[in-house]
Amino acid sequence: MSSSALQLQHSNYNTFIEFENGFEYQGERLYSIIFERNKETIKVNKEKFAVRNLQKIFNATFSISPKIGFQAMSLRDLSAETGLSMGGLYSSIASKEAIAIMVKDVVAIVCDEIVENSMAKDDPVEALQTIVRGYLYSSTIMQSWFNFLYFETKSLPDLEQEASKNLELEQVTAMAKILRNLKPDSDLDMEFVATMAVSLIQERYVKPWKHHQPKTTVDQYAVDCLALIYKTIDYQID
Amino acid sequence: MSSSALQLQHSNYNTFIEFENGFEYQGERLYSIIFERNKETIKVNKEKFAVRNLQKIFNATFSISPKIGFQAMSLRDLSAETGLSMGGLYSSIASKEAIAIMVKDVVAIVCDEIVENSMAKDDPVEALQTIVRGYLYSSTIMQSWFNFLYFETKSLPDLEQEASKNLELEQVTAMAKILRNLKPDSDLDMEFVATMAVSLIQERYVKPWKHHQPKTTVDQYAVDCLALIYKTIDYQID
DNA sequence: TTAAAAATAGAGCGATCGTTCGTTTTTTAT
DNA sequence: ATAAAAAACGAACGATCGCTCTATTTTTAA
Repeated sequence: MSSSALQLQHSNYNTFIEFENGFEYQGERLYSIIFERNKETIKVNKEKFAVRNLQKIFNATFSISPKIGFQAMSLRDLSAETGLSMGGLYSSIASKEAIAIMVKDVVAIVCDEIVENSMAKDDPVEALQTIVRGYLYSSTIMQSWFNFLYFETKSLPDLEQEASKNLELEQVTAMAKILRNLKPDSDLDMEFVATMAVSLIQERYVKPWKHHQPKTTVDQYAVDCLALIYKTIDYQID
Repeated sequence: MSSSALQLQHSNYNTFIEFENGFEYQGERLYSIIFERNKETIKVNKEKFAVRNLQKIFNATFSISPKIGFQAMSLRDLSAETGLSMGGLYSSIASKEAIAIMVKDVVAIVCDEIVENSMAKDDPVEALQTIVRGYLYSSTIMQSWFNFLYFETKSLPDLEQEASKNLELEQVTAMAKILRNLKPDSDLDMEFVATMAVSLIQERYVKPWKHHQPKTTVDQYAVDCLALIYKTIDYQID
C-alpha cells in the first residue's frame, strides 16, 4: 500500500503544530472517511449531504453526551441540537448505537496508526517520541472522540467493547517493548512504567476540566511526559 | 469529635491486610451507615430490612452497571438481580438517581477521611505513605464504588457532579502539598507529579480488566507507586 | 394466638424511548 | 422549466422506562 509511504512523511514531528498539519483525521476529510466506511448502512447517497449531516451529528453528540451520557441522550435531543428531523437523522445513521460504533472505528484507526508509525522506527528514542507525541497530539485534536470512547465503551456491543479495551492494551504493550529496547538490561517492570505513561497521556482527554490551559502547552506536556519516562527508567538524554 | 481520635488509631498502616482490618466502610457496617444517612427518604423503618435490601441493591447495581452502564440498567433489571419487586426496591430507595447519589456520598466520606488522615501527619514521608496507601487500599476494598463514581458521574445531578470532580482535585492538591514539603527547594511541578500519582492509583479501580492479578499484590503496587514518586522528585529514601 | 403494623408484591400509569414510513421539500438532470 | 430522484420531515408505533398504589404477605408485639 502507498498509505504507509504516505504515513512515513507525516510520522516525523516534534511539535503539535507540525503534527496537526500532517494529521488527516479532521475537518471534512474525517467525515468523508466515515461516510466511505459506512456507505452500506447510510441511506443518503451523495457524499456532500452525508458529510454535512455526519458532521452535525457527531458535533451534537460530543456536545450533549459529555454532560448527561450517551444513553441519556435521546434522538430528540440530537434532533434539536443538529437541526435535523428524526427522519433526517436516520438517513445518515443506521441506529443510535451506530454512532458509538463509528466513534470506536475512527479512534481505532488513529490508534493503530500511532502504534504503526512508532514501530516503524528503528531507534528506540525516536520510537518513544513518536508514540508519546502521536498519542498525545492525536487525542488532543480528537479530544471529543477519545473521551467519548473512554467513557462510553459500555454503550458498545460486546465485540466492540473488547476491541476498545484492546486498543489500550496495544498502546501499553508497544510502549513497554520500546522501553525494553531503550534499557535492555534494566530489571524495572516496563509494563508498569508504560501503564503510568499511558495513564498520564490519557489524563488530558479524560479530564479536560482539569487541564483548561491554552492549547499550546500540549507541547510542554509532551516534554514533561517524556522527561518523566526517561527519569523513571534512568535513561540519560544526550 | 471522638471520631478523629478513632481514626488516628486506624491511620497507621503499612500493609493492605492491616488497613483492611481497621477499615469500617465494609460489610453490614457500611449499609448501616448508608441507612442512617438516608432515613428520611427510605420508607423501610427497621434497619434489619433496610440493610438487607440496600446490600442487595448495591451488589446488583455493581453487577449490572459496569457491563451496560447505569442509565441502561432498568429498575426491572435491578428487580430481577436483587430478587426484590418494584415495590420492594422503592421501599428502600427514593429513586433510581438516589442510588448514584448514595454511591457518591459514601466515596466522598472515604476520600475525605483519607486526606484528613494524611494531613494529620507532621512528617511528610508519613503523610505521603498515608495518602497513597489510604487511597489505594480504600479503592481496592471499595473497587465497585470508586469505579462506579468514576464512570457514572454523568448520571448525577449537576451539584453532585461538581462535588465528585472536587474529590479528585482535593486528592491532587493534598498530594502536591505533601510533595512540596518533602522537597521545598525543588522547582519541579508538584501538581504534575501528583496528577501522575493519582492517575496511577486510579488505574487499578478504573481498569480492573487490566489488573487481574491476586489481591495480595496491591501491596507491591503501593511500593511501586511510592518508589516512582520518590524517584520522580529525586527523594533519597533512608 | 391474634390483631395491628410493617414490608413486599406486581399490575398499571403516563411519559418517553428508538425507530419507521408515508408525505413533502429540495436537488438533480434534462 | 420540468420531471424524476434524492433527501428531509414529523406524526405515529410498539416497547419500555421510572414510578405509584392497592392488595397481600410477613413481621412484630401483646
